Amino acid sequence: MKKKISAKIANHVENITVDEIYDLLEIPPTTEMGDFSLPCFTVAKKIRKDPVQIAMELKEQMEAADNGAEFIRIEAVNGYLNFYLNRKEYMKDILSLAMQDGYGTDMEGAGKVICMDYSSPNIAKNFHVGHLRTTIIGNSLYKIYAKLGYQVVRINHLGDWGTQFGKLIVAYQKWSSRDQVEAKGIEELLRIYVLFNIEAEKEPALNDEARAWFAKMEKGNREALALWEWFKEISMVDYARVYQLLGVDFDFYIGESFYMDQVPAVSAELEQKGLLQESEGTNIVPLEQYHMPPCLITKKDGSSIYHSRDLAAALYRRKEYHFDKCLYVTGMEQKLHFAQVFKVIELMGYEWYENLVHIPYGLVSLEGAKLSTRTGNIIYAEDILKEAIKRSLEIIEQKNPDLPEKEKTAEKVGVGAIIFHDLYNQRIKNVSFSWENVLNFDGASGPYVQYTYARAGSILRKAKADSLTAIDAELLTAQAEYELVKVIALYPGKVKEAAERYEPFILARYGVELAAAFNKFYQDCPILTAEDGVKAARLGLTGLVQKLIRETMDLLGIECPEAM
RNA sequence: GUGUUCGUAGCUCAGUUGGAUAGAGCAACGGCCUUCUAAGCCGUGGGUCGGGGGUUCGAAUCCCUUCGAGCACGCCA
Repeated sequence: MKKKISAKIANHVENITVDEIYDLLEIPPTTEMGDFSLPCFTVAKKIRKDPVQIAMELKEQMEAADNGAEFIRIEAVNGYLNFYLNRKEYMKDILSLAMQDGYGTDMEGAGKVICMDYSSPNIAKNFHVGHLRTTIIGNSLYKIYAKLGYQVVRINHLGDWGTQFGKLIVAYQKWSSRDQVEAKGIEELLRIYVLFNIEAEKEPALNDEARAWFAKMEKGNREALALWEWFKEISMVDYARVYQLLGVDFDFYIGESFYMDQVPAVSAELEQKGLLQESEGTNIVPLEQYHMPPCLITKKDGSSIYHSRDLAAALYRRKEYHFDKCLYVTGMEQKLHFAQVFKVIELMGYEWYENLVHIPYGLVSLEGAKLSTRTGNIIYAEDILKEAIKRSLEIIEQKNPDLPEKEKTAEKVGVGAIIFHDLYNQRIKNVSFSWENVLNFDGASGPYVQYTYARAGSILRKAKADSLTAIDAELLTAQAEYELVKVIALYPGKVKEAAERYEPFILARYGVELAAAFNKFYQDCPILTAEDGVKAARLGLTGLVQKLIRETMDLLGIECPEAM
């Protein structure tokens, strides 16, 4: 629609392209000001004329050319050229487009591969609110890119390697036992890990001991590796429960340990390319001319480190999956780390360094303080999800006690509320966790959108008209119907914007916008009691909106219950 | 200290990339259930867009400066 108008305007103005007009064209703040508007100030500068006069002239010319077909009215106000669409034509266009199967995607990603590295929890630590963000954001981005036709490789880059396992082994030997770990699982691992850190502050030699054990792991010590394998299995059981609840899945669980023995090859390549330098017994790639601290490749005792394993991982993924893009969904605090890794890839001469993208998100804090397992200032993902499910069950008992499949519905609503809450704002915002906000199911929330979906479904069931039917746009004359169609028209652009900005919140807000427009329609326009033709058209519209809400929520990783 | 991100209503946040009277939700207050699910709809109040300069027809948005907060800065990840 916008393109059509841009083309028409461009016909009447010299020295300006359709694309330029397209970029200028905007939707006015209120409907009274028209459906589309062209601010003429930029054009004025270009052709050196008074904007007010340009608007007036364009109005004359375009009205004569269009003759009421596309626009019902064109107004020139203070240098703005406001277009009032012929609503019937507009609605017919949008609705027939929206009824088509591929609505919302132009398949820009067909034949392209995106690798995504997200969730990636650290073994032997409980899955907490912080991990929830990368998991939920990553999952939504995966859905969005898949919708656009990309082949997405979902990689859970488990934090299953590093000195922390040396610490865990030392702690296990000193303060725990096989029986205790078997009985309590990950909680016991967490307990001794915390204990280690407390003790190590008093006795720094413990850290050396831990590093030594990790070095042994890298050299293949069987005792150490057996413990490591066991700790990993225990953790995975814990994570699987959370992933199950969230409905999140991965193509590969390939953790850091996988890249350990590829680090020597990376090191050799860096050496051969003249990038490696020795410094205080370690190997580094200096980056000071790029205003960054050096990138550490191997430690004093020769073992690998985060940076070098990430370098190996990037090279491996490029070779294995031939990605067009590789996305890393991690906290903002790792910004420098990825800047260093990407820079080293560039210095190695790989042009695809440009396709490595760090997608940062803000920190979660609790009661104004940083999350910390050590001080107990932490909330576990599973507890939040369980609490939200419990709350939705309470609400169902209170509002709709006869609902079949209450537990199942409560799970969808509770989990949906958590996911939605996490995706409703820009990633970069720090979040201060609050039970009150998370468990508020009124207003702009997951349950709000789900509820709208359920009501739409209820109407369709009552009318026995659950499949999508053609809509006679001629019969949709109410203001609320027009406003609703306008929101429907925005869908493809929103999907695209969310992908371009790596921002699921665009779609979360769109979900609310669509639901709100439908609720207004629902309030203003009776459906089941309308006369036959109008009823059919409204049912068609209801079915279409219901489908779009489901799709939007699906792109966020949220299920919609049929009734609630 | 250096770098980086952020600062918009009491709270949580949008703001179409420089455009018209800065918008939502929560909280507060007031209306709407004998009619399609009230987890809904409608309305009221609430703002020096952190402060100060600048750029121009026009700034929450761009530049400079200043204040405040978060985060990162070699052998953790």
